Amino acid sequence: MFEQSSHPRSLRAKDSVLCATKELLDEGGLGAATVDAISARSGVSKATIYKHWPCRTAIAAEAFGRRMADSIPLPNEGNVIDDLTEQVRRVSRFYSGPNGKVFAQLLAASVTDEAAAPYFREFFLDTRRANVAELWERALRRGEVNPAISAGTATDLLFGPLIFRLLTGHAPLTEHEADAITTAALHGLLEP
Amino acid sequence: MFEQSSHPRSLRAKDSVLCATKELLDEGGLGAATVDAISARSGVSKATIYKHWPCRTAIAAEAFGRRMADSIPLPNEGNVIDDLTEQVRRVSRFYSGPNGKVFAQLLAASVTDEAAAPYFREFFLDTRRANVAELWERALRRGEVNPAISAGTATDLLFGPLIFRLLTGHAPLTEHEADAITTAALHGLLEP
Amino acid sequence: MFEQSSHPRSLRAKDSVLCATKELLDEGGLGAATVDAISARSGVSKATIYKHWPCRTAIAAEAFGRRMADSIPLPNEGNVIDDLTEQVRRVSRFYSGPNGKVFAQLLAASVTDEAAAPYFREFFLDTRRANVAELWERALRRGEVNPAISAGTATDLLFGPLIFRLLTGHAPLTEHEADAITTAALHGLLEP
Amino acid sequence: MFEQSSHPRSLRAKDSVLCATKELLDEGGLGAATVDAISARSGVSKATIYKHWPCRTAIAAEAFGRRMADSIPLPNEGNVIDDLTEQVRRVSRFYSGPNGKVFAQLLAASVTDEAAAPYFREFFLDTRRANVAELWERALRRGEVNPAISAGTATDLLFGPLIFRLLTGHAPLTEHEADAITTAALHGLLEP
DNA sequence: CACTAATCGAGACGGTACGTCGGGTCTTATG
DNA sequence: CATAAGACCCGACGTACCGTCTCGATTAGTG
Repeated sequence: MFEQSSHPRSLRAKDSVLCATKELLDEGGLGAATVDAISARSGVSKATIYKHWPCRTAIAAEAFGRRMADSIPLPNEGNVIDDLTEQVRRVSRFYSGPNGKVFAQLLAASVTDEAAAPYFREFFLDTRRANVAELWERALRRGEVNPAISAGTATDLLFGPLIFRLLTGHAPLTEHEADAITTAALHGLLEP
Repeated sequence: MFEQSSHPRSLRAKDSVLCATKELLDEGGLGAATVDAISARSGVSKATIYKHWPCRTAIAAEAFGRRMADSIPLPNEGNVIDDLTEQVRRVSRFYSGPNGKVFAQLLAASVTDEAAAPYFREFFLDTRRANVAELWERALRRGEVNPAISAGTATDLLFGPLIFRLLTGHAPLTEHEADAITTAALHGLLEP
Repeated sequence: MFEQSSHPRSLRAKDSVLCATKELLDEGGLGAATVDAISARSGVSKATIYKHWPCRTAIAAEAFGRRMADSIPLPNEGNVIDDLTEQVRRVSRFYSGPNGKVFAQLLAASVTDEAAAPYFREFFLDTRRANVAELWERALRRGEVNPAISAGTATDLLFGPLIFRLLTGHAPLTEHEADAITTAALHGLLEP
Repeated sequence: MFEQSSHPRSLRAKDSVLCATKELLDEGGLGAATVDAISARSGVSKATIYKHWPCRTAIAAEAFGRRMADSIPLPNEGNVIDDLTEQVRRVSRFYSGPNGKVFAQLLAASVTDEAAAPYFREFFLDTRRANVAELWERALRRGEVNPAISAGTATDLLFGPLIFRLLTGHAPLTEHEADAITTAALHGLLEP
């Protein structure tokens, strides 16, 4: 995506950069993933780096995102309640772990860094949203969920609260909290 | 909060700074609210500014937050459905307006800028959350909502999705979307 | 000199300031003798300090100078050669000791700090030059020195080289070097 | 000296900086040669400037020193008395002119600014001292001066007094005074 | 197998903002 | 009424990182 010079040299360079960036992110968060640092560690010059990405944040988004998709496999318990409960738990666990911090920084940076937003969207949101959409479709087919609600709305309702808490830290991201959110989202706020 | 030396000079300086910052935020977003710019426009020296706030973001948070509380008055329609629907609409409208951009930048900056987080929390979250909590209490007393759900969870469920969309821009913040979120949150995702 | 408010409080304040300054100079050179530091240690407010001295350097000059006069007593060996040799040695020793550093900083600061120059002159130069002038008069009366040369010229010839070396550090200030200078100055550069 | 990356860009930047600094020194002394001012006038960024020099004073020393060497040509009258007399006069004239002030500020700054001292030494002292040393050698070969006296001592004896007066302003730097110093230094202080 | 273009590494550079420091002035409340 | 306390303005400091740039060396795939 975004470019495809299939020169072997380009490929090697891109790989080195993403690899080095990932390391730096792991070691010191987004703040440590300076372009100079990335260049130094990867052995790829800044000029070359900027030939492949529009800005620092984009590199970080790609580097970090590549391996995140796999790290949260989609559950398939057979019924929507268990599926969604488990998925929200997994994401919540991811957010409260060491990677959550970096994820938050990345999301925050994408707000400022216009050019990085598409990268962030591609490597984080799209995959994740597609996953949940699939899960949602399954549930729809089984007649378990309200067909008036779109997969998008459902996704935001379930994961928006997690993101919100991750960013501001105004409430914890424990499993218990995750379950409370899922339950409330599934059954609604109103008195039964 | 944080300090109040009640010295008239301090007060004048703080006021000038907050005022100037608000103007700059309105004119050019968080990017324009440089400490140098704030200092220049307010006539308060940088040294003095840094005696009152730990960092640039904190100033912006306070300046922007002071007047936001008023800008979203709490509705009181007599029943929880209308109240929450209206409140989510108002917040959504605020987010999609010119201030939404600045709010997002501020929230994003607070992630990076550790020292600014408490300022952001105080001037944005606490007030807002207290408001919704009040609304929630009212509904609880009227037996309209599920008492097993805390005000905090309810708040996050309703506004988390808005924040999520504001930050990533992956979905619009129209009134229609706001209503879809509110409805889903109120009645739940499951098939009735 | 320079002011004479004989209020007892003024006197106490001046003394405290000079004392504190001397300590700070001894501890960390001129760099440590910040006005704030002086104020803090002496318990005299900055406003009061600036009522007594025109600038930081002036305080330091007075504080440091007060006790220097005594620290280099005038020799009286009975003949000019021994007298001058000994005096140059003493001054040279002073310069190469811990106080020499501070003296150099003070002299340097007086160049920039116009207001401090008279203080420096009074507390350092005048006394010293008067001393040497006295020594020179004695020698003149004994017919030991060239009456065509003024005391001022003689002083500069003997001590200028020391100052020069102290400031630039281009040559050492050992006793041997001091003697070499004195000898050359006394007998002249030309082939006998 | 100190580094010469021979990159053409480096050279251009260094040149611009030195040039701009010289102008600023001429216009307003060392006080006007702010790093910001230098950066603004030269079009070279502060970061780049600090990559070439350790501190402000070092830049000024180099800028000012580069052209000073030429401004005081070495006399060659054929005999040491005339040579030295003339040289002392020239230096004295230089010191009492507009450049003298800047020179004094520079020398003073080098005392405080440890990092600048080598620059000052290189661009001012070394050349000058080498010049006088050459003159001294010539005189030695002609048997005109006392071979027991080193060139260094002679230099300090002749120019130390000038520096001393330049810094403290305790005595004028007229030609008459210059001659008095030279005469005294050449023939010695003692009664013939 | 050399040749010619693209591509690269290295890193200098301009720019912009940062947060800090110290000097000297001014205000307020105290004794 | 002078003082202690300390807030304040000013102006400069040296640093950090961004994204652009120039350079000479390295490399591909053509003739």
